Amino acid sequence: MIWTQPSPQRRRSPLERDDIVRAAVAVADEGGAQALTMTAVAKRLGPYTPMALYRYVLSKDGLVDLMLDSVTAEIPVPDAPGDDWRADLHALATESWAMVKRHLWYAQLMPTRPPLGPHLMRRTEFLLQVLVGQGLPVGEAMTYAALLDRHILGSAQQEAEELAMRRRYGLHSPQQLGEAITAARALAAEGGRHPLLTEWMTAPSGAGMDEQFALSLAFLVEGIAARLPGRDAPAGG
Amino acid sequence: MIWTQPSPQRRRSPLERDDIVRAAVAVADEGGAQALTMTAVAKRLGPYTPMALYRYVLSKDGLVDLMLDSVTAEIPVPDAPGDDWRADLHALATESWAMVKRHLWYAQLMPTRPPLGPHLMRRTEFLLQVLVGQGLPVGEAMTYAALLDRHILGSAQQEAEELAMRRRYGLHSPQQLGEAITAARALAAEGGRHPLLTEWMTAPSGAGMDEQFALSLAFLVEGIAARLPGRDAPAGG
DNA sequence: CGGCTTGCGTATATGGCATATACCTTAGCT
DNA sequence: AGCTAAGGTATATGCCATATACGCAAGCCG
Repeated sequence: MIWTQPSPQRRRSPLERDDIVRAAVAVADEGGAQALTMTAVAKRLGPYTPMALYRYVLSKDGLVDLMLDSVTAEIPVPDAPGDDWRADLHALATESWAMVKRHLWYAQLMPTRPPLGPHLMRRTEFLLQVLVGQGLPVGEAMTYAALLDRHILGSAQQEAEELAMRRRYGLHSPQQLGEAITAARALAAEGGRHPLLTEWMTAPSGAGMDEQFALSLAFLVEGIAARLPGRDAPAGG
Repeated sequence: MIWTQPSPQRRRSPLERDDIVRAAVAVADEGGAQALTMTAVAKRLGPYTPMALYRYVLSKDGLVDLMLDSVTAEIPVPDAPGDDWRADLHALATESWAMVKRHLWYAQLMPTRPPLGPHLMRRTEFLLQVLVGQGLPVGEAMTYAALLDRHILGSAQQEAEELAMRRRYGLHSPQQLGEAITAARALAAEGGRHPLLTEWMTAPSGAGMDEQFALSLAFLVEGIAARLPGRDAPAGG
């Protein structure tokens, strides 16, 4: 009788897939995608060698897949669309943006892997539900969903890029950063070409990234609204 | 930074910076960003070693900067905005899209480098001119310009991704590709979750990428139009 | 208790990468 | 003719992912 046997009591396994993924996420959070090496992850877990991880994650790509899905799970996805489809889109996009800001490597690694993680699929399904619920065919819904995601990932990429640039050139002190900006501006201003660009670089737009994100998002949702079936003229405004 | 370095041209030089950039672009066009190695570029130029290139391009990053600017130059940019700002935006975006489709690595490499190439700056300046010409402050103009570029680069990234995936998994035959799609769909359909996603994967949206691009572009331009000063509100100027 | 199996982590090696450094070679000026 | 400097190469370093082989220990069987 199995009931009398002690539980399978799988061998004491010090490493677990979850531990590895957590450590990898921490490494990438701190150092960006280019700091994510098997060696770095192994070291963070303790006195391990890089090869120890391969028992659990098959390959680095496998690890990346797990990482992406793991942080995608941080985005709260309702069971079903609510009454207000705009609010649904807005909430999902905003939550996604918040997650992506916590894990800036997401924008760098996401486009390198097939989007097949279970949590990502759940999220996509929800987006489609919201849009199809407004009368759109699936294909069109997917187009708009992709548009929203491009905006989120693109914004994240922009932030990640700035961070990476600061890291890459060792622009840690405000003084060094200032010098680099001055140099870039000088390049732009050379010969009096690019007056508008120079103006912007001298005083980059007052709106912060969050504000810009919210603005552009509202903007996209408006655009989608104008295209929903049942509207007369999409160009009307 | 590469932009401040003169192109070495003392002697009648067998190698030229331009030759190297052209070869690098050809390598990346054929094999994608991950095929772009100094060794590959050197070999394409003839019986050279990778180190030979360093006399001309300082580093691989420098080479990438030059490549990005070189293909950016393929985008025709008018001297000044025309009468129809929508047409200006539309034309620039469409030309950019055409260029990026010729060089799919652009979307992968562009976000890794500071956007300071001369041709890119010219293009940005033009975009700003068009939008500022419609009464927008520079900061807002930059926000919308970034939105358009995110759309272009995001679309390119999507195409590049598919290509890379096909390359990575050796899905060269239609049969293998079909099997992979079936497997992905099975993953999505598991347990009857994701009915909409499954539907889409069974028959991906009728519209091709070009069509989707044009649709989303029109969509963004409409959105910008609705936000121009003096449109909605009687106030403004 | 003793031997076998099995799975965990390690050691080592391979091949690719960017690139610093030192070197040889040759063009072209004086 | 000889000097100089630039072009290209050879070599080495230090990362990287990862295939392969191995040592070790924990649990199972008898």
